[in-house]
Amino acid sequence: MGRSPCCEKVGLKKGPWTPEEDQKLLAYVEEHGHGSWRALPARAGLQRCGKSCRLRWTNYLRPDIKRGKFSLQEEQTIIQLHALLGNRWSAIATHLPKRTDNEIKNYWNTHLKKRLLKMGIDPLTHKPKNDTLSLGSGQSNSGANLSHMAQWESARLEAEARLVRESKMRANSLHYQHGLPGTGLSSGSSLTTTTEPICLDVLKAWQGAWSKSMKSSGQDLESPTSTLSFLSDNSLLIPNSMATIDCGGLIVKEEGEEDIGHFNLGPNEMVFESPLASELPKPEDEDIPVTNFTDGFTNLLLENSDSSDGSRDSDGTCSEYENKNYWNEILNLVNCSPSGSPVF
DNA sequence: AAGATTGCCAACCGCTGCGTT
DNA sequence: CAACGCAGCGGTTGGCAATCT
Repeated sequence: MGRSPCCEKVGLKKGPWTPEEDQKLLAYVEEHGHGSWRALPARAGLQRCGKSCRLRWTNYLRPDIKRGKFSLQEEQTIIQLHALLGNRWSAIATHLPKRTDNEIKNYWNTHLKKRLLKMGIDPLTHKPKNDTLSLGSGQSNSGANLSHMAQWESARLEAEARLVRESKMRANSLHYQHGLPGTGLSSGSSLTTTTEPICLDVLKAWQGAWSKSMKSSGQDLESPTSTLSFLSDNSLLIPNSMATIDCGGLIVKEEGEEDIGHFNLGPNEMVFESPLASELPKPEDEDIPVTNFTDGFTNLLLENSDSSDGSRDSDGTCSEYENKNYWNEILNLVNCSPSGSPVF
């Protein structure tokens, strides 16, 4: 397709923005909205291409941007989401209010990636660079596990985006169900398409089902056998007899027992229906220990980062002990076997 | 003190996907 | 259904500041 490189027009300025240009852009957008970015520079009296204006606005001038140091919580979120989504910065940014994708990308590349590398972990795969220690063992699939989780979450995000698009088109005629903020899970256990970030809501649903199962069986949530597994039939097994989430039909059921419930991908929403709905823990129930593999994952990273300058081995490298602990912990939290990837 | 190196981040480039014609 | 225009995305670069030698 005939792409027209917008910035190559003669006379258009490039490079750093001056305060005067910022002021013009800010004033124009505040008064008129951006409308068509292509038409904006001429209307605002700027010698820039529309694309440049859009970037300046979205990455710098927008009033709802938070600048400065990333908090621990933000770091955790970035690492968790990167493990799930990879370099999908815009998707990650939607779950970090007031941060831009560009800022997150820069922060990842300049800080977090290096931190992982220092720990001997491949920032692309979130696997140890020396992956031989897990080969041949019964817990050899952590990378594949995360990859599966990523595929699953990725597919879910795509479905979510599609649903949002469709929902927007029907916005005038639809009655929305509103889920719990940030979770997508309503008290009636429906996963809804809201404009709120509903990151990891499926994971939370898993965690919910998992917690419920653990509770009912009286098992210790910290048990090293408390793991999740992808099964060869495209199901997700929540172990110790717990639940199976069929990734094709998204059926959640007790292994060999009654159904916990199932996800229905309707035209306007993703609904989790469950005969046990009233028993499923709500994410805000603080007394229910929702053990979270991503939290465990990230906390370990962050704990390691705290000592990244002082507690290395004498040769300055990350100790094998730390890496083993780190991965054993992850493998305790997540244990999936490779199988087909989920499809929405 | 000065040149070299490294780190950081704003901005750019080019590709992709979507909506419109 | 193809062509086109546009906005958004992720990768990369350029320039400045800080640090090192």
